[in-house]
Amino acid sequence: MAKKTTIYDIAKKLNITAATVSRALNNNQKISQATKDLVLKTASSMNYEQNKLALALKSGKSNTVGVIVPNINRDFFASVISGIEETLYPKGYHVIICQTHDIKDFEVKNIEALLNAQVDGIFISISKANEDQDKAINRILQKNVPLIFFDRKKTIDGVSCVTINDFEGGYKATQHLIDQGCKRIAHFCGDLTIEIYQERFRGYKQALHDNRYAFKQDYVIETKSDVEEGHMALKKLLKLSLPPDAIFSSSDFAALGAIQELKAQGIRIPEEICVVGFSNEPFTKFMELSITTVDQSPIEMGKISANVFLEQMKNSGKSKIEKKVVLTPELLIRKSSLKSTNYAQNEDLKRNVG
Amino acid sequence: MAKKTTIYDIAKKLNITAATVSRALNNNQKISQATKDLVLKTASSMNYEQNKLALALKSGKSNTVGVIVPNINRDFFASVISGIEETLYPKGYHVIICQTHDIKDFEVKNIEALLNAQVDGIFISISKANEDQDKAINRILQKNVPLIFFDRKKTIDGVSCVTINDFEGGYKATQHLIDQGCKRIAHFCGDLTIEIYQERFRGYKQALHDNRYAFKQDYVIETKSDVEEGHMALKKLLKLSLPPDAIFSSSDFAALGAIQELKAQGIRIPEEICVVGFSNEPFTKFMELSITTVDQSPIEMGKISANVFLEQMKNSGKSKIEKKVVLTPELLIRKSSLKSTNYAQNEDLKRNVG
DNA sequence: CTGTTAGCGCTTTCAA
DNA sequence: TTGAAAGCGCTAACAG
Repeated sequence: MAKKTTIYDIAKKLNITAATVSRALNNNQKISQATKDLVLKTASSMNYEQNKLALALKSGKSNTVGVIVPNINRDFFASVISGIEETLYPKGYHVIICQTHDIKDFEVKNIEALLNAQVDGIFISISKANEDQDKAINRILQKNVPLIFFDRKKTIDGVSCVTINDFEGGYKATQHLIDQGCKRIAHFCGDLTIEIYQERFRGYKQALHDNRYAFKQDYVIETKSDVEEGHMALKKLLKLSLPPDAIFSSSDFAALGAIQELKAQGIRIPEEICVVGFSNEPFTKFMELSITTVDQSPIEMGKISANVFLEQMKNSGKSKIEKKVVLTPELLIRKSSLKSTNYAQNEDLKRNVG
Repeated sequence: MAKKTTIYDIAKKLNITAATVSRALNNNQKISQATKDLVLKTASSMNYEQNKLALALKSGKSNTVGVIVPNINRDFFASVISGIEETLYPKGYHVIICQTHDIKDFEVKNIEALLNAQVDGIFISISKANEDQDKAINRILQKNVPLIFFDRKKTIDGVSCVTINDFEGGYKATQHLIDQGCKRIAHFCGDLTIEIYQERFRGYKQALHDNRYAFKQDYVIETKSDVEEGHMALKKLLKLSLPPDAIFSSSDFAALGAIQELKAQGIRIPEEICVVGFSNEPFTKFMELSITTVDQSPIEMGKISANVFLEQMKNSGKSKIEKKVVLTPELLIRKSSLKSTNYAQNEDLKRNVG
């Protein structure tokens, strides 16, 4: 490493003290314009750059936040992160991104690592609940590090979270299928120990109930968010004596797998079976047979999360702020579930049908 | 913030000195097992956690690396990052991810920010070349911070880079189209001030030349990596007196746009026109009409980049290491360019045809 | 085996 | 308006 120039170096050169240099650099009120100019000039001529680590150690603030997500290669998470970055960069924050790959140990390790790195805040979309997770989360709270849940939250008093109304998302999706005349609606649920999947499932059941449709456990299949699982789930459904005529999947990827399998079996979509996904992954729009899905406004979710964090920082020391923001999901009706040919009835479809 | 416990706190409690505590915590040879045990126990009972910032300031190493990419919501970049993380996490490094969104100022700002954060290394896939970029890169080199280019490199003596052979990728794609019997092959090139696009273009031209095909400038259209641009580019091609019967696109997204436009116009793929993309974005495989593309082994690229960095660290101080690793691209033949019905001829296709 | 001391680079009272 | 000195939390050379 080439020796970095410090404020001492430039102080020595000017025969002044480091404190003065520091003040000049920070544009302190009580420094003469002359010395300010001088300091600034020599600083730049010596290629001086502030060492943020020293600043961080001194001030106790690292100007860094951590974001923990299952994966960054889901468009949803990548977009939330973009939203957070867009909001926090202008405020001088860094963003460290950690992936858990939905592995328990990784999640805990990531939390530890962020705490040790003295981050000023942690944004997290948690994995499946477990004891170690609870402990790690408690460490965050004990240290009074601002914590914000987004999407996959944990309900804790005094902790803010930004989510969408997953119940409503599930309800809207199911109601839409009912409106299309579907009679036997199946559901691919995710891991039901995770709240968002519980809620989507609850929305599904409520919509059935409100329309006096019978709920059939046979029509509910647990799938991971993954194409292959969609294939398998569909195969199971086709084995039933009375297979469904619609699927509401809590995952776009599983919905895609089901669609691929249906095509392979020569079953027509949406005529014979309608499919609705969840998350508005880009490919749902790209497909020739575009997939109806539920948009979760990820960029906005990121921005709001970041703003909640900023408020919390402003307010630090005073009474705790607890903000629970719930966004409204938007159903994007596309070809995979639209039996009528009235294309004009949905804005999103209009834009995407070439 | 709740007061964090420091080594002084635990030293006081045990009536020993902070240095001893530090040594005990670091499992130093010359500390009695008794005190080690005692320190470890009280440390954990007091919820002690090492302050990495102090360590970093002291040692001059932050155990953090920065990765700068245009966007994380491209599967390619997300995967490279995963590869880097997989390799570096076990070695105790953090990874800070920065997006430039291909905006010049963001790139420079990100570099500055990483340098100020005292990162131990920088991985970068650069945007379009410009003067400020050069300056920023020079700052990295002056400070002797290990620098590794991946994918979109800049050729600098003594600086390592990990790339794929884009020339070969372009060549293989084009040769494949020729093998399919295509006679008039168009090319969507990216920004030709960026080396990877130059190389793919060069591969395209060389393949044409080697097969004694004429090169026609009319068949070359510059597009951004974006669906909409694919639509526009295709429209331009269709206006030609003799439209092409194949397209090799340097971007999967532009290829997708072209395909959508072709469908809208009722032109059959691959019968009337074959399409090949580049990057192996997941959707290319998902589509009903799967898209032939060139895989860039992003995960491996990430792992190799990380290992080059680690070697560089081990070697720091001694002579500089310059490693130029070039990976071989793999052509994945799929439906969008396969006129014959011999599905067995390509492994990837076999796996993906339901 | 353990204590003392100094210093990483910066900010910030307290004096002058 | 500037200087002196202390301290953020940790490690490492030097003593003992």
